[in-house]
Amino acid sequence: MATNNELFKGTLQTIILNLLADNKRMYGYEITQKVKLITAGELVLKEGALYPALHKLEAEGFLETSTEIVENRVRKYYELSQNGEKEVISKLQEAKDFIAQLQLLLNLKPAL
Amino acid sequence: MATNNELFKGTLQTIILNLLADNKRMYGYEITQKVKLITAGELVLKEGALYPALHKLEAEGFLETSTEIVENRVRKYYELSQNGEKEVISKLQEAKDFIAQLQLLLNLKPAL
DNA sequence: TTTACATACATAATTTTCTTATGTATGTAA
DNA sequence: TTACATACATAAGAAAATTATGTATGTAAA
Repeated sequence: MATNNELFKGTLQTIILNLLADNKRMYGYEITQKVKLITAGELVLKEGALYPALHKLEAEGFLETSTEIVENRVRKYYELSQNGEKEVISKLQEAKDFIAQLQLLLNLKPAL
Repeated sequence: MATNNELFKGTLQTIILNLLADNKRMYGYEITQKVKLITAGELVLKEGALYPALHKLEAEGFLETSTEIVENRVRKYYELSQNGEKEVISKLQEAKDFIAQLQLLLNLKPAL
C-alpha cells in the first residue's frame, strides 16, 4: 500500500472509512486518487489492497454499494451504512490511541 | 502484538530499535516488560512476534548479541550495531512521516 | 497504428507479519 | 503440585499486504 513504508499496514480500513465519512459517496479509483492527493503522492494505494479491503468492509456490513455507468465505464460507488457510521467513530478513536502510544514508545511526543 | 489493535503491524522493528537506542543493551524479556510499562499495559508484545523480529534484525546486521547467565537463567542481550545506529535514525524519520500522513488522512491533525 | 497511459474494476499467487500454541528450563509462592 | 514469573525458541495458521495478471474503454503520442 505504501511507497516504501511498512507502517501503513493495518490502517487501510480506517483510511477508507474516514474518507467515506468525509465524502459520503466514492468509488474505488476515486479513493486511490484522493489518497494520492492528500499525501502529495507519498502514499499510493494499490488495487490489490484496495478492492479486497472494500469487499471485506462491504461483507462486514459497514459499506453499501451502487453501480453506475459513467462515460461508458462502470463505477461502483461506496457509502457508509449505519453500522459503518458507528465503525468509523470507533476506528478513529483506535487510531488516535495508536498514534499516542506510538509517540510514547518512540519518544516522539510533541512538546507540551 | 497488540491487545486488540491491528494498527501496530509494521511498527515492531522501529519500536525495538528505538528502545535499544535509549537503553543501549537489553534482553528480550526486558523489552516486553519495557513496552508494557511505557504503554501502561495497553500494548503487550508477544514472544512469537518479538523473538523472530530480534533474529531478523540481527541477521540484517542491525543488532549484535551477547549471552549471559544471570541467576541461573540464560539472557541474550542485544545492542545496536553501527548499521543499527543509522537504521534507527532512518526508521524514526519514517515513523514521523507516517504519523504525519496518517493524521492528514484521518483529519487528526492537532490544532496549530 | 500501435504503444503508452489513464480510467475502472477484479482476483490469484506469493510474501510478510502477526497470533496462537507449544516446548524447554529455572525459581518462587500458594 | 499448581500457578505464576522469568527467559529463550519455533511451528502452524491467519490476516493483510505486494506483485502480477486479466478485462474493458478512451485518449494522446510516436
